[in-house]
Amino acid sequence: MSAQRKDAVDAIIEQWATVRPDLDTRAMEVFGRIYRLSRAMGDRVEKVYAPYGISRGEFDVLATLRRAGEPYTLSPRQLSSTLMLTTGGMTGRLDKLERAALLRRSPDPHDRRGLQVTLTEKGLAVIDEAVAAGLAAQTAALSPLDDEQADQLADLLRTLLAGTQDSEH
Amino acid sequence: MSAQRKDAVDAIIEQWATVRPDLDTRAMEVFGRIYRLSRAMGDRVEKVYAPYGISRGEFDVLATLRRAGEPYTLSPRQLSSTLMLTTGGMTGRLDKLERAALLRRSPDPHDRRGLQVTLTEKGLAVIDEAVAAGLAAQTAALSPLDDEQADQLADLLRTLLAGTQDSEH
DNA sequence: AGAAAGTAGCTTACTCCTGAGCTACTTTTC
DNA sequence: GAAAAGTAGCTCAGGAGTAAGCTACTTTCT
Repeated sequence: MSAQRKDAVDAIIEQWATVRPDLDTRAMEVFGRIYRLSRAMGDRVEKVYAPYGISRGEFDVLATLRRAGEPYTLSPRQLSSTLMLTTGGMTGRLDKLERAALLRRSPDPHDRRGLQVTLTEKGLAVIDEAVAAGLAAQTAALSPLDDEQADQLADLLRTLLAGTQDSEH
Repeated sequence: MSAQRKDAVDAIIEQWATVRPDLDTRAMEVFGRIYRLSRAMGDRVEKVYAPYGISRGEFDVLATLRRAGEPYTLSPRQLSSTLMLTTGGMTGRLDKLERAALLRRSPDPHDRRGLQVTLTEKGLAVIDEAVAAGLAAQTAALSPLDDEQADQLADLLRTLLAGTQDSEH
């Protein structure tokens, strides 16, 4: 584990070693920390987005539309599959964001079943500020690592992530 | 990014580079992947625990009791703070697990406000099997990395996690 | 062209969590 | 040793997600 300070995951692994020394807990060294980091950073960015009146999930919707580029339009279907959300969940998010006037729903001219979801001026302004604030928070959280370490970490995570996507379904 | 296959996070970062080239998205290379890995592995272990009749949250309760060692007893308060859960949420989990006879609540002899939560025989048997199955799934997911890479990854994550804990509150 | 199959988005019922407030009990303070 | 402050666990209301099922529309097949 190299010469590093012990963290919560080390403590858990030690406890397992005491009560179940037969277990191979090496994978927990990685996934236990990934889980905790995800939760910790989730809480942190949630607080960063709060002043803009949006939750993390709503941020994701606005960000996906923003990334799509002009005219900042996607269908609910595209949004829900990109964000790995059920259509029911997406309906709820869009309802909230539409009520806040951050986006607008309009009929899809080419498919009468479908809708188009478009960022409003206000939505564009909000996401452009919020994304910068969120990135700043993430950049700050990354500061314990130098550039080389951060790159190395990103590469290792990419390898791992690619593996989980492959065997999906 | 080294000679690696592109993943979903690379695609998102490229989109941002097109529409907002001013943004510094390096932190997303790390935290975007941590978020996705956490979700993907959460889904995966959820499926592994399902045959034992427990959810991931319930697994965590049983595992915390198991790790405590004999007599496998903790208070609801200890459990909810270890698992970063509100007391209301813990009440619900304990209700479900008690109904399934995986644990038992009894009065704390030293504090009449308090309770003791104890693993039953059945609970012990279930968690001992489930934890092995869950670890196997995690070990499998880690297989794209060799031992040295896994160690390196764990170290980098530990550094990052330690940083987020410090500035908590 | 008509039937069958597929897709888009919404609704409903349910789950699990949080936050706030409650009662019962314990610890601290003066 | 009585009052104040703190803590333990529970209840309730509200939020946000899923799964399943619905209607409306489109595509595919023959």
